[in-house]
Amino acid sequence: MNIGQASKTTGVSERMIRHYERVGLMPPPDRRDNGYRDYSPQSVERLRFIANARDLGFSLEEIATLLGLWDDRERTSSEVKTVALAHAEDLGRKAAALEAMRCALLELAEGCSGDNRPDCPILSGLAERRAR
Amino acid sequence: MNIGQASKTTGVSERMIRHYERVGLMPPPDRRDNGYRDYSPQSVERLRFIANARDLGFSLEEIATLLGLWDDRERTSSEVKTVALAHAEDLGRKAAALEAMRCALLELAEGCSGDNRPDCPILSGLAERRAR
DNA sequence: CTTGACCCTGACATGATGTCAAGGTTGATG
DNA sequence: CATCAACCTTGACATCATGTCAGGGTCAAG
Repeated sequence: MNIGQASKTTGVSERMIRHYERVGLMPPPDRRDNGYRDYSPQSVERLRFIANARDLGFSLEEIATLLGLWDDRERTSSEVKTVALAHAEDLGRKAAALEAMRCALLELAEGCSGDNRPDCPILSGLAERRAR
Repeated sequence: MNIGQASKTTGVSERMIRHYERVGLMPPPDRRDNGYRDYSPQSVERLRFIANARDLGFSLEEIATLLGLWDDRERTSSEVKTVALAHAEDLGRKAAALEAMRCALLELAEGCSGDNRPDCPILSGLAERRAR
């Protein structure tokens, strides 16, 4: 299967397929006589694995770890679960941080009349010294 | 005030102070005879404005808009509020996306025994084709 | 043989930030 | 005065995941 087809069936751009190969997430595929990459069904499955993990917000580095565990028949499920739960916590922390920003911003905006006058507590709030 | 002092009092790294100058968020400061940057209290206030806006997750581009409104005595508070609320919505969308990832991941992890055996629904789940 | 749809590599860009290198300045101490 | 530490300067490279473009090769259908 050519790279274009692999891209279509996995939803991973050709650019990123080549990138995953360069950084070692994907093994170098077979090449046809003309130099074109030729992907096996196993490679396509691996691409799908990567795509799914990306959709769950794993970094390429974390995905490398997951792929290592996937390839390792001696792995224990607890190793995998540890990685997954650590990432879930990370996601939770990040979501909470965004939510906190949103609340702080809405609080600032609450006092703003939003009319034609120039007075604006949002701007003056931003200009104030604030505890970091 | 030298850049080091400005950095300490605002919490903005020297690197970023220079960067904000380069991209036009900060006006070029006065220079002493030796070439050192010399910051006025107004400049320091502007730096603090930027720092606070960054803490609320505004991009430098959005901050440029906010600074433009800050500088403009003819602005209406509704212009400011529009920018702020749009950003708040953006924050909400991003937080929700992270939260959705977290839930999906926890759902996957739920079926994982987390013991010494190699069977792991997390890995097999990641390998499956999934609706994008 | 031409055209369009593929494929190849390599390079540059994004955004916000860190870090390092190589050098000038200043103030204090020996 | 020499030196040393603590400043300051600019410029360049690195990060992370991804897009895009340039310049070229390949292939199949008309």
